[in-house]
Amino acid sequence: MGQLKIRNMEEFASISGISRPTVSKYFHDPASVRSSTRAKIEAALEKHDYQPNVFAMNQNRRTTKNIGVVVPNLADPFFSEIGRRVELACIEAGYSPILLSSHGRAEMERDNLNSLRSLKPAGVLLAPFGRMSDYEAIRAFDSDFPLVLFDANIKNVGQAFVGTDNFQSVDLMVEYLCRSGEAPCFFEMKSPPNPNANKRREAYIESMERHGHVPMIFQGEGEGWKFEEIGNTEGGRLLAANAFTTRTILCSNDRLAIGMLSAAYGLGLRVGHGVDCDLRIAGHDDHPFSRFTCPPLTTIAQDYEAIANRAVNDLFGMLETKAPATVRTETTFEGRLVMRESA
Amino acid sequence: MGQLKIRNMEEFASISGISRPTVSKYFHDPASVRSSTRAKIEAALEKHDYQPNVFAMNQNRRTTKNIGVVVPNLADPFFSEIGRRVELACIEAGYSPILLSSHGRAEMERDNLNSLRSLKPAGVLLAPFGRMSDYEAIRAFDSDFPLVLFDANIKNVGQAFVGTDNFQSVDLMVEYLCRSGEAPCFFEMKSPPNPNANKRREAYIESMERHGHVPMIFQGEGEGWKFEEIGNTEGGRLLAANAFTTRTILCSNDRLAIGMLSAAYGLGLRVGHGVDCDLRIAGHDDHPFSRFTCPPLTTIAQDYEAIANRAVNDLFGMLETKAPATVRTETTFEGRLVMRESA
DNA sequence: TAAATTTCTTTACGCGCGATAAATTACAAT
DNA sequence: ATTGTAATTTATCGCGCGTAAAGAAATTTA
Repeated sequence: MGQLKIRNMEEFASISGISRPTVSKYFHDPASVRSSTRAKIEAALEKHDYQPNVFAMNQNRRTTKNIGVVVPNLADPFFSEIGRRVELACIEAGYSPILLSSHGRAEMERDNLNSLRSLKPAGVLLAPFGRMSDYEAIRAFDSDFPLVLFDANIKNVGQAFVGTDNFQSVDLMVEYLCRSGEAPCFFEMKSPPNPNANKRREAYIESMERHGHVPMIFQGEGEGWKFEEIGNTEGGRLLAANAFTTRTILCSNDRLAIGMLSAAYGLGLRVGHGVDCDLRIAGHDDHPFSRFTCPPLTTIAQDYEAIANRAVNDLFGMLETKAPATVRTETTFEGRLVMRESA
Repeated sequence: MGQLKIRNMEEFASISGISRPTVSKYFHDPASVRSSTRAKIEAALEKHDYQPNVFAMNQNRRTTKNIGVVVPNLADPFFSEIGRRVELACIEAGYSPILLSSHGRAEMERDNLNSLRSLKPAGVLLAPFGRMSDYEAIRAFDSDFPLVLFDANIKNVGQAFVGTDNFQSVDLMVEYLCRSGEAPCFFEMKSPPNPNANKRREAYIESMERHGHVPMIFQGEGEGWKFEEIGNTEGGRLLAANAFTTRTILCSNDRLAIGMLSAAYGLGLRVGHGVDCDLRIAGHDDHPFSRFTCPPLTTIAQDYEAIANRAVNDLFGMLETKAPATVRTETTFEGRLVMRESA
């Protein structure tokens, strides 16, 4: 490590025997200097652990190495997981990710974007809040910075969108449920905060009709992100009142299903596909806990890794070509059916 | 908002009719300028949305407004929740929190501290990794920056520690379990990553002996943070083998309990305190999902809010007095018994 | 080996703001 | 009105690095 402390790039440059502007160039892009000088710099770097002052660096840089990552709610394991992967992918690529959660509050999404502005990010990966988002703020941000959306799409916003193909995934589940038993009814929130919920409802309707069944939709009251609670109270209410028209229930997402499973347990209903069971419940997302529900939840696994990697690649692709991407791309990955005991 | 764009503080100062150094002072601390000039500045601020360049600001500041918040694993709802509260408390106090997760990897904890170094944080709130932490790195960091630990303690490191009193909380649970039925045995990981696990084991032993019972400890194999899985496979193995010496099991944390509840369900065992039940299972932490397990989990609620607020206050207290805190304080809050159906 | 090309060094300037000292002004208390 | 203090202005410097231009050096090509 270092024997003497290095105060600035000037000092470090003279120690390594290279001029400061060249060293500066090296830190901006190591590949942009001759290999022999790169070796010298890196040799000096080994001995005197110096790293340039981030604030001074970013002050005059046209483009920083900062990447903003904004998710609606880190408390939701889906976003914490995908946020994690995105973060690691950024580090891997030599960027500095800044992970921001909007804590389930739309106004904080706007605040987060504003905070990011002052950090002059090279680009931003945004999982938009959905219905409650401040679209104007997001559009304005889109026109100022390279922006890639993931998880939830907004028409014509961002240079790219990456997510899961809800029509494919929901169809996969509906098909499985029909094939293995009764056609499912659909349970969701009346006013879901996340736009994917709308996609999934449409997908359910489409899929049911294609399979020759009549779609049946049940909606629970409640606002916000307390899915488990809504699944528990509203879903439980419907179960107790025997209101569902079938004994197979497809929930809009796993968290609703988890709440409903708990309600079913409380009502003494046996959930599962066995002959002795009272009803089947399925979810969507392969929430980390869905393996440990009672019974384990049959669901659709989203390809977290593929989504995260693709979103990062889409962003970095346009960063490196410097071209503002003439065409907006939309990439969706297929969901995978995860069969467990609940359906 | 703004009609013309303001490039720098100089421009903004002349628009607001105040000199630049005074404006600078205002941004450093609004209360440090006369109310009449503060009014002028804020009036101008309303009309011309200007905000100082963060990079230029932090370059020469002795102390920035950055607060590092490092947690071992954001995927764990406990840390995502407490991280959220800490974050909000920092914003409230006019600081810029930077939330970093070590993603369950000890080496990343060290990396995170290193990243923070270059951001010259005014202070850092650290929930240390525990056993695997790089103690040297943390100590070195401690001597360079104001540091407050939370959740997990390290002897003589940091200016303060804030957490839950495991001895009180575990005793509360043991007392309840003994009072309401059979004395509990204790289930935990053989080599737990988190130091609180050790505290809880000790607390269990102490409490059992005080109540005149013989402590019985069962340990599951497995490394890392996959608590549910370990609770499920290892706990399930012990349940299937009828290895537990009592029918009341206190798990070291909720996530182990959640896994074990799933295993019990799979084995057809009825969990709960009813007369028709086969065993009782209790946890610790009041994990957000413990309300929705089957049956809902009896557990200990940690006072997230109090811990987060106290940690933030302890840190800001020493920041504002500028004194490096002559005495190191340790604050623990009491856990609260949350009685549900599982025990 | 000379010429063409790339890479590096030198020099110089600017970024936006923090910090400070000295001079000036505003305000509150006599 | 006088005094004393606190706040503000003016002026100037420095932070650490980005960036640009011009010439020198190293490397590649002819």
